[in-house]
This record gives sequence, structure tokens and C-alpha cells, in this order.
Amino acid sequence: MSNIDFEKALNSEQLAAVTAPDGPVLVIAAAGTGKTRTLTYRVAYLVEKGVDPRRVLLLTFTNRAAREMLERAQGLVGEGVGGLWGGTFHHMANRMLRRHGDLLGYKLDYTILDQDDSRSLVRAIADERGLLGKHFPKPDVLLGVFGLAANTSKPVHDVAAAHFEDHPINIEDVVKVWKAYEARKRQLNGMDFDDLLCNGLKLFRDHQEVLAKYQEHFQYILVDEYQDTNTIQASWVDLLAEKKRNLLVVGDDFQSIYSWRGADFRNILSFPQRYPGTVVFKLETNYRSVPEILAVANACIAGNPEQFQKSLRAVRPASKKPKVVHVRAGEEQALYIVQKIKELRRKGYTMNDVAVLYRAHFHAMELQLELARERIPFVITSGVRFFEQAHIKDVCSLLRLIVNPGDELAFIRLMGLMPKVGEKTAAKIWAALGGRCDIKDATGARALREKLPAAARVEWAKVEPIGAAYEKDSLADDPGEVIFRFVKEFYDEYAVETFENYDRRKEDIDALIDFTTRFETGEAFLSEMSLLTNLDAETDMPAQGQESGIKLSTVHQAKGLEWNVVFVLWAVDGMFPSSRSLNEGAGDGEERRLFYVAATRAKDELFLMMPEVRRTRDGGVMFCEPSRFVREIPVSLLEDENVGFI
DNA sequence: GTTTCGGTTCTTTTT
DNA sequence: GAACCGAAAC
Repeated sequence: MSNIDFEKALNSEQLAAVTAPDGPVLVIAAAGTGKTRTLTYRVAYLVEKGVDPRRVLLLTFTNRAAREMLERAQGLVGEGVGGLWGGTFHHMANRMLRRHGDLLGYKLDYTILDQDDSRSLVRAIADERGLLGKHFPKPDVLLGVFGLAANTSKPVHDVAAAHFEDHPINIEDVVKVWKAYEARKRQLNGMDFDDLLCNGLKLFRDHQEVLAKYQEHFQYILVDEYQDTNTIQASWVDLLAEKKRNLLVVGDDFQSIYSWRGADFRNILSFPQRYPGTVVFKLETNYRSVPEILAVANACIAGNPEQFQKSLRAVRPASKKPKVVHVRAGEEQALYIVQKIKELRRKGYTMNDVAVLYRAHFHAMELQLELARERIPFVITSGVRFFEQAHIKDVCSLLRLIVNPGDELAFIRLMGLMPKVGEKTAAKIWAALGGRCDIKDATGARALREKLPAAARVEWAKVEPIGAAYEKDSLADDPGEVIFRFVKEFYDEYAVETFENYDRRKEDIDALIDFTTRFETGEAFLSEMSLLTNLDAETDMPAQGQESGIKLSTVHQAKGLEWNVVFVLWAVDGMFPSSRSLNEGAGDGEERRLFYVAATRAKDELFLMMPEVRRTRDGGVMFCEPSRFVREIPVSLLEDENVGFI
């Protein structure tokens, strides 16, 4: 019943990859060459061939990519793709660990710690050891080191020594904090993001019977963005695919931009050696951008010599050259963009056709102000993740504690909401309760009540009955109801008194409660919430959604997306490439790839913004050098515009 | 000893 | 903003 005309829908490069025979396949897909299309059709092709979709695994790096591909595949073969395993590495690891985590000594209701939780825990540990404040790295820096060690399977000691090379940091202290961090996570029955991956791998390595089951189960494995896999992920896939060897990976080493979290594009380069008999396909025909933009992209990436050679072939007709816009400073940059946007609007572009991309969130500060002043709608993928905002985490803390009574972090957060209770008091009570607090159980609830200060006891009285009602009203399968009652009985009043922007926060909370209805257990909801990014929140949360407007985004978050018109902010040395990354000493290869990703997002027009000066905090100015990535592009490929002093 | 509050400083990239 | 620091208040 083949009702898909593969030959008509795909070009010859894509068709070859889609209909590739069984065995290892490597698809090198340059930007805009129909990578998603190819993967989607590959899924459809397999299903049409009679493969049971439940035995196909599709791994992606973002939830968005997973959803997009599943939706598109469904469009092709209808309900036929139902049951396909699709999602991020973290999701898949979580799915397996929820079944088999007990083999590694976890209780199956373990909590997933997000960045914010990990940070609190590390801070608390450093504080207890008197390491906070003075010459000791901040929690985020420590977590970066721990994470890199985990994702590259290297000892923390070595990674820390390399990272703090010429700084007087006591490496032994760093290792001690790490050990304590590991122990505390165990105690509270929690895993951070890296633990999900590491334990996912450990599960396969240490438990042959589990591995064998999944090896047998998955007939076909497809991996998207393979250039961004780290050692752990690559090994995990290798184990899983070992038996059937029907592994198809897609990627582009030019777009590898996650080495700072352990990604190693050598995984993709060495794939043919690791899998003898690999068939390699190259997709180089670019449908997205006009030839002038591709010429700039090709010229830019030529600065990175040691990569797979490939170049983007244009099919669209000639158009305009990308523009380098010289402006005075950040404010003028914002003014120029606003003016240009108005022009584009007159030309018939809608606001959804335009994106502004930048290296770091704070680069867009002036622009945000200017857009707001001009009442031009914009959507921003902000720095703070939706699910990590204080009010969102607050309202979930009760549910978290109920689901996992060992969740120290949830307990401390929840108690911190009570008057006269702060971090210290909460930690003391937690210790007095023996590192566990089950408020579903009347004895547990009483034990807690007795230890609270009088002022807190009054407030707590409003919350406590929800714990008792949990079993009685069978709230276990209704996470939203727990949050709803918590807000109604206690948090709403607290929020009014605490936040000056109560209304906005209340909207978020309502959207969150709405969001929970799609989950059948508290634990499923909590896992999902930790693993979703704010990008997903934007599309998943009804109240957040329906926005349309100019997109403001970091280049990292823009990966895989495209717009008709793209502005790149601050194309100057020190901003893009960022000075921090240059100081890391790893060269500028990754920043160049990032610049390449930015340029290849544009379909019709590309603007590289180049302010002459940066205002410093003390009111002075600092002159900026044009970005080395722009200087490397032959001038004949670009058009200059001098805005001068507005 | 802790909490709370007000002022100051500083922003890389993310599952 | 939000994390951090210091000082007042409990």
C-alpha cells in the first residue's frame, strides 16, 4: 500500500539515504539540505516496508525536533507511526531508568534535579564546608566541571585541574565537593541531567539482561544531530545497536556547537571506522538560502580546515548580498533594526519571518527596550527557563515532596515559604526528621508540625490537609489538583504579598496547572517538567503561546530553524566570538561553527550588525574590532552600509 | 543565630 | 532580573 511517492518528494541525494539498505548508514547533511525531511521519510519508508514502529527508535537532541519529526511522519503514514520511540537522549534514558533504575540502587520514584536544584545543592555543600565566598569557584562553575567530567567519562580531578590550571584553586576541595554532591543526590534519591545519561549507560554496561532485551527490541535506530553526541551518548547508542547494526545517523560536523558540554564531533568523523561497512551519503543541495548567503557561509567555515569537506550548493536564484551594517553602539544597532523591521513590514513580510540572533542573551538588551518602546511584538527565548522560575518551582515543591518524600531540595524550598523559616531552619528540621518527610502519612505530618516555629505552624496548617487528602481523594493520578489546592489554600496569598508582578506570575501558574492535565501521574509530570526547555514551554503552554512577532534567540537555540530575514547582533570580536570562549584556549573553531549556524538560518536576507563601540559600566566606551569571522569573508561577497551617527 | 530587606553588581552557550 | 552582600530586625 505504498501511497507515498518517494521519488517525487525527494531529490536523488535524499532518496538514496531514505532507501538505504539495512546496516550502518552515515548521512552528512549540510545546513538547509532537508535533513529533517530525510529522517522523516526514512521513518515512513521503514513503516511502509512493514517494520513495526514500536521497534524503531528515533533519538534527537531537542524535544522540538522529536515532535516535529513524529508529526511529519504521521502526516505521511497516518496513525501507522503510533508507538514509535522518539525523544531526546535524556527522555529515553529516563524512560528506561523508571523501569530498571532499581538495579542501580535507585527507587523508581527518583526525582530529576534541574540546573537550579543542582546549583542549590552544590551551594549548600560548599557552604557547609566554609568554601563559599572566598577563593573558590561558584556553584555554576563547579557544575560545569562536574558535567564535563561526566559527559566525557574523565575523572573530576583531571577536568578540574585542566580547567583551573593557572588559578590558585584547591583541586582537592573541588573533588571533595563533588563527592559530597554525588552522595547527597543518592541520599535524596535524585539524578541530575548527567546522571540520566551516565546511569542509562551504566544500566546497559552492568546489566547484560536488560541490554539484551532492548537490543532485541529495537530493529532500527535513527540519530539526529549526531555531531553533538558526547562519549556517553555515542557509547550508549553503540551498545544498543550492536546486535542489529541498523543504525542510521545524520549530522553535520560544521554545526557542532556543544563541545562545552562534552560533544565531540569526532564521533561523526570516526563513524565509518567504528562501523565497518558504513554507507555514506552526502546532502549538499541547499533549498533554504539564496546563493549570496551560502557563499558567505561557505567562506566563513573555510576558516576551519580540519573538518569534512563539503560545500553548500545553491538552487535558488541570485538575490542580494548579505549586508554588514556599521553602527555606533548598541542603541543605534537597535534603532537600525527597528527601522528595518518597519520597512520589511511594508514590503509584506510578517513578523514571524524575522529573527534576531546573538551569542549571549544580554546582547539583546537595548533591542528589547527599543522594540517594546515601538510596540513591535517580539518573542524571546529568555535566559531563565520557564520551569525554573521561582514561582513555578514553588508551586511544584509540595507535589515533589509527596511523590518523593526523600526530596531534600523540595522540602527546603517548601519550608522556606513559611514565615520565620529559611534555609538554615529548614535544613535543621530536615535533619531532625531523619532525611525524610512523608506528609501523606499522619505520623509524618505530625512530626513535621511539632518541629516548626509557631508562626510557620499557622501557615502550614493550610497546606497539611492536602497531604492527607492525597490518598483519600486519589490525587496520585491528578498532579494538577495537588498544585491547584496548594495555590488556592496557601500560595496565592503568599504570591500577592511577595511579588510585585503577581498578575504575570499567576498566569504562568494557571498555564502550568492546565499543562498538567495531559499527565497521568505526578511523577510523569515532574520528569517532563525537568526535561523541557523554555522553548518547549513556549509551544506547550497555551497561555504562553499564541504570540507572534520577531524572534529573539541565541544562536544555540536557533539551530535547526530558519527565517526569511536574520539579523546577527554584535559581530565584533569579544562578543562574537565571545571573549570568554577565546580565553578557554581551545581555539575559535567552535565559535566559527556557531557563526556559520547563525548565517545559514537566513533564507532571503542576512544582516551582520557591527557596532563600533561598547558602553562600559562606568559610562565610558570601548572600541570594538570587527569580528574575525567577518574579516575572513572576501569583501566582494558582502555589502557595506555605514549608518554613522544617528 | 537566622531571617529579611535593601542596595549593588553582573550577565555564554543547554538537556 | 537575580544573585550577592551587608545590616537591621526578629
